[in-house]
Amino acid sequence: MRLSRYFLPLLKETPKEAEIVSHRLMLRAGMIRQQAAGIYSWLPLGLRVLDKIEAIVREEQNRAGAVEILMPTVQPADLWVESGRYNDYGKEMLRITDRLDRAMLFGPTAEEVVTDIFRSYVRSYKNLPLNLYNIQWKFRDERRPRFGVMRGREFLMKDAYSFDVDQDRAREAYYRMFVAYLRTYSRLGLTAIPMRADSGPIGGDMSHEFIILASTGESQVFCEKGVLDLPIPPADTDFQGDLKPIIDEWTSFYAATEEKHDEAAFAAIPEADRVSARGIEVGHIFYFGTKYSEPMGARVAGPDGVERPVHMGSYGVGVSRLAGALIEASHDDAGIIWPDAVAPFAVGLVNMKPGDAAVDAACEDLYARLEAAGVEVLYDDTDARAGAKFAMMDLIGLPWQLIVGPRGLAQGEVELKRRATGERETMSIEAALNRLVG
RNA sequence: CGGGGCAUAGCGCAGUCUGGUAGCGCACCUGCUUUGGGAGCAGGGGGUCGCAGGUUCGAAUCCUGCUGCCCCGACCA
Repeated sequence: MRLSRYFLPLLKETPKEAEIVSHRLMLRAGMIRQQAAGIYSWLPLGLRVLDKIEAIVREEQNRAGAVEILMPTVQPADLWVESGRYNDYGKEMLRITDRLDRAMLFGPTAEEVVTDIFRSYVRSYKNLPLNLYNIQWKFRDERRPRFGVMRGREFLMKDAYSFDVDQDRAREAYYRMFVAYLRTYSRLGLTAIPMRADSGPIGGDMSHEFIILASTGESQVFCEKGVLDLPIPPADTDFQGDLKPIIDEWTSFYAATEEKHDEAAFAAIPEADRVSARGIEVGHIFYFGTKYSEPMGARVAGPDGVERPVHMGSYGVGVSRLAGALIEASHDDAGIIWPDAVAPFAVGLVNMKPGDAAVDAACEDLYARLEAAGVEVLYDDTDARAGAKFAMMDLIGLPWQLIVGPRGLAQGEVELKRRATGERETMSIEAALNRLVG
């Protein structure tokens, strides 16, 4: 993408409403535009990041055997009356009436809809296990939206729902999502720690929150050092096999949010192994049994021919929140530092002297060859000054900056800068290409 | 939902106390100079001062009501 033809509205000064660093940087880097409290438009750079996060979440859901569907944002209220949640949910639910005065709502979650889909088609244990997920916008009319996309009212969530014949099978489904989540956050470049959680109003007894460590996180978390170094299950993990040893290993360490913190248990850990840090919740998994299947009549026949309510679990990832959380976890005074996996572009190609025939030619050549090799490049072909270009590249945080100027080019050389470390290296054009394509 | 704060040009702000023809910086447009870490000079465009009432000869400024947004606390992907 040529910067001169892109839409990247950067802000030099921070809008006063933005208090935390991810919100400030997302606004300054032209990623989002606030439309109302907790409601945002995603601008090109932000959308690219959102799409990358979504793609990784999707790949790992698929790998774990979940099947993607897409449920509506607007749901009929009837289903919620059936489940018994219509009155319980309160003002957080955005209630809407259509032209015929039918009660509708903007979905804050989709247990009711997915249970309705399930009960309409599945009758036998032979069709289980089943895990249906979707990545869809949700709306929760929070009392207090804040922190930009970290707690918006409208947010993009991956929500998966598992269906099993009994609790033991449901536990296996839960384990599959547990492992999928470990892989997902790791691929995003984050250290996420599963912490035992309250199952809350949704009910059930198996529940973990996935918390990433970030110095600017919302809540205080406590864990045992060893959990940070546990190996992430590999891509070829057998999701049909026994995952219990992996879960046992991860849950053998102490890990708790402030609410669940047990000072005595924590004190029993050797002092050198205690970690007390800030954290951001980026995922939550639950097993809730027959909480919805029972009232909504989602039953399957077992091998004995007897129909029983299906056992369910739900598994959420805050996709849009992750965009903010990634920045909270990775930035410096100059701006964002994107992990390679979610960077909106891999390389920022900086033309130091547009109009100079040799520099233009070298940049065009590099741009074409990188694009041909499938490397995503943001080519700064504008005639802004050097300082402004560098500042912009640092702000938007692309992993690599490839700097081409007349000075180096005279020696046949370009400069490659790694955003995360600030290291700059001068090398030949071919060497730079090899580095970026390899 | 309780407590606090803010609303004046795209962004950041001054002006409000003490009423008198709306200003600064950045950004934007034109020209010249500059050109490896957010350039300089000169010229220019852009605002029903959040909305609605009221007081007054006159309201960004005073009064009343409303709306929007932010921050702190209890809840959440």
